[in-house]
Amino acid sequence: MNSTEFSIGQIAEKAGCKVETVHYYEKTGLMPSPPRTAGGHRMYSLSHIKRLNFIRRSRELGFSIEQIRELLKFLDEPNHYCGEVKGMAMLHSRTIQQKIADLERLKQALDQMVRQCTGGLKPVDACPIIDSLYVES
Amino acid sequence: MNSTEFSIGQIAEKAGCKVETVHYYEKTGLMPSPPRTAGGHRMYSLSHIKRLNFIRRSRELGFSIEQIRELLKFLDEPNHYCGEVKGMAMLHSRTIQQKIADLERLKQALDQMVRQCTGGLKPVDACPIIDSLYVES
DNA sequence: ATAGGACCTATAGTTACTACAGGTTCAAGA
DNA sequence: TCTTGAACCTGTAGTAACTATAGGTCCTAT
Repeated sequence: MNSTEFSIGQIAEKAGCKVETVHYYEKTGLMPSPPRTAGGHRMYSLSHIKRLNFIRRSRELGFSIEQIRELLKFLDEPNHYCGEVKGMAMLHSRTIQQKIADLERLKQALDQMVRQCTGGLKPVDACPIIDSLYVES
Repeated sequence: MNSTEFSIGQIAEKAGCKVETVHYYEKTGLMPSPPRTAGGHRMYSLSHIKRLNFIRRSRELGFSIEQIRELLKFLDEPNHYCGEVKGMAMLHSRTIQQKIADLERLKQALDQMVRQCTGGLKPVDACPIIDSLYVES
């Protein structure tokens, strides 16, 4: 009847991940345990593919597994509102912004050290980069 | 003779890390096995503190343990040149720049989704954020 | 019937620590 | 000198999100 059945390898390929990743999502409860063939192979339907895509896209946006577990509740449970979703997305956006700021600060420190260093065949004990790393206190 | 000896707790505090972290650096070979007291407690000197600070500062700049292992060679082995150090630093800087760019791309995608969503008490099946995550293919 | 690719489970490895558990040593006060 | 409690010791397990391997079974095409 249901002609739209897929193996784990097929859905993994469609979602652009590995078979082991799908196993992992099942073990951690993001993906359900699907029905099996007589021999024990997993059988997936289109709704599974949609769910796996949801997870992968969310991961690509940098959401953690736990955050995705929350996001999936919006799909699985009734009585959730758009505002909740938007709140999570905005919070995540701020977290990313913070990471960007941290990395930029760090890069500036590094680049300043690089600018002070002429490179070349000077021995390292005269290297301003090593110098600024290798001091007491 | 050597009046400048420190316990592991003291050097950890000076470097702003935990005792367990120093254990870890010793186990992975970044820090040497120091001499011990009769009872087996580790005894450190000023040069150990300098080395630990070097490691911590490098970590704060985002260098990995393996990269720091390379950087430490510049201190431990003769015949290294400033240019090598500068090369590593520049390479690392480019890696950080790439991460920043990735995060910025990601944040823009997220922010665009957020802008399309009015939030509030709309049910999630009408939420543009969920919509753009929960689709086939 | 058979071959080989895809699948199965379970476990260990990755990074850079952190957090125990269960025991020993050290230093300061009584 | 004795005691007490903080700091130390070793070894192991846990964290995040997979990835990789081992050793076996199933499916499908020839």
